[in-house]
Parts: sequence; C-alpha cells; structure tokens
Amino acid sequence: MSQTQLNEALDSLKDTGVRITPQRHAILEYLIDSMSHPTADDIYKALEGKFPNMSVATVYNNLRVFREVGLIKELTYGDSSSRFDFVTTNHYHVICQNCGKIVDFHYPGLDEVEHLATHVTGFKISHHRMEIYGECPDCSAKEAH
Amino acid sequence: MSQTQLNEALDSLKDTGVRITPQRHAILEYLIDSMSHPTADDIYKALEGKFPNMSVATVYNNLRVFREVGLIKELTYGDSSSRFDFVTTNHYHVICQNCGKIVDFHYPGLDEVEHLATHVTGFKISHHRMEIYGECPDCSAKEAH
DNA sequence: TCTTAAATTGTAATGTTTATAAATAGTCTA
DNA sequence: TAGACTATTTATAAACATTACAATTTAAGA
Repeated sequence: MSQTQLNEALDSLKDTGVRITPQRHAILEYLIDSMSHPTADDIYKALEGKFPNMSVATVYNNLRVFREVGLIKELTYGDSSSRFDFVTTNHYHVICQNCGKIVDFHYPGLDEVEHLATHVTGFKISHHRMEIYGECPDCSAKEAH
Repeated sequence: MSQTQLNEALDSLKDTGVRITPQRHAILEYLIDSMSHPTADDIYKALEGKFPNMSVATVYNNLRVFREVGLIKELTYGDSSSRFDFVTTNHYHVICQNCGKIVDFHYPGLDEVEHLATHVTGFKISHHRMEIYGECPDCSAKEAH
C-alpha cells in the first residue's frame, strides 16, 4: 500500500481540523488500497471484521467529510449507489456496460472544453467529469465463446 | 412545440412494437416541450392535472421503455433522483453547483477520446458522457451583490 | 489528567425506484 | 365493428440507499 498517500491524506485532514479516528483511518486506508471503486456498503462490509460495531452512518458521514476536504471523489453512475474514488492523478473511467468493471483511463484533462464552456455559457467553471462506456475484453470474449 | 420531434418519436415507438397510450404520448410531449431536464417526479406532478389517476409507476415504467428505445437519456448526477433528457443532437451539460441550473453546451463529440480509450483499454467503446460544473452567472451576481 | 467539542452509534425516517397482482385498454384479426 | 389477446396501467407494498437525530463515546489540546 501507499503509506505516503495515506500520511498525506491524514495530514490534510489534520490541517482542516478534522479528527483522526480509527474508523476514519481504516476507511481511508481501504479507499487507497482497494484498486476498485467501492460503494459505501462495500467499505462497511470490508471493515466489519475490524470494527464490528461501526455504524453505516459512520461510513456515510466520513465519506462526506472526505469529499468535502477533496480527498475523494463521488462517482454517480446509473446504478443505485454511489461509488467513491481516492483522488490521485487526473484520470477518467471506462466502464463495462455488461459486467460493470471500471478501468482507469489516463488522459490529459480537457481544459479546452472548460474554457469554451466558460465563453459560451458565462459560468465560472470549476471542473468536469467524463465517463466512457463500452464492453470489456473479457465480456467480449465470453460472448464470442 | 416540435410536432416533428414528437411524431418521429411516436413512429419509432410504433416501429419497435411499443403501444401508444395517452400517458406515453403526454410524457413524451412533456419531455420534448420542457426545456428543463425533469425528474420522474417532475413529470408525474406536471401531468397530474391531465391524468389524475396516473400512477408514479407508469412514469417510471415508460421512462425505462423510452430509454431502452433510445428516445431519452437518463442523467445521474449527484443528487437523489435521475433526470431525463430527450435525445436530439449531441450536446453536453453545464451544471451550476449552487442552484442546480443545467445549461446545454453544444460541442463536437469527443471521438478521439473514445478511440484512444479503445486502444488503451481494449474495450469496445459505445459512448461517453461528460458534465461540466461551475457557478452560473445569476449565482455569481447574487454573491457579489 | 481533564475538559470540551466533535465523532460514533443505533435507530428511525426519508425519498427514490422497483415488484406485484388485479384491472384496464390498445391493437390485431376476422 | 366485435372479440380476443396481450401489453399497459394502476394501486400498493416492498426494497434500497442515504440522511436525521439523540444519546453515548472519544480524540486532542490545555
């Protein structure tokens, strides 16, 4: 795991005056380690062993805190529940419409889109998000069988 | 209103073997006319006068049908409920993070992104979505007061 | 160690969306 | 046009994710 990322995250929490609780430590650690994009429930279930008494509300509360501090991004796809992604470098996501697999896709940020949007709409643009949808190689292979 | 769009939509429903009911007609008409991006509940409330007995389930059912036929797009932003958009030309959305206003932003489709994603990930890409976030002029003006 | 405000917990409540079964109504055929 | 078949609507209940709340616990600074 990336101890550096975790420490940096903890520091930035301290700087914002957010207390470091064992639960927060564990949730952050899980978000950094898991190469997936877990839902709140995924996190809750994954930490059940370590924190048998942890409440679902704690997971949600802290995910909100982390989001407000800018440590994580909330991804809302079509499905019922949000997914959470630890913020590292700028990247987009490619999503398999068949099995739901999410693959990181590094691509230079589309700054020119934001600039044009500023001109056309008069908005003060802060950021954008993009997702790319398709079928992953595994699913394509299975289909061909 | 665009009678043409409505008729084309009704035709493409007929072609797929979907029955034209008064409720479907009204929901489609509302989606085409409303320049906003309504939620299922918005639609339900808007048609209450015309169809006092219409069920919420009918709205949801038909929005799913329309989506499957490709007439509308379902947009899942951060908020609690999905929004629905009648598909016309390719455009993206600029969203005000303060008041929630959604403005259409016409921009040539980012085909090269899809191509690169194909190469890098091996996915069979079908489409992508992008949203741009910021603060609308009205909200900026109010803040400055 | 003590104090205090913040965080956690457990539970109830909210709100959106789906499932289900009975009633209704389009559309096709004769 | 009438009748039959099946899709659709309705009403309601259920599922599900997320939030609100009050009581308890705890992190962190003095």
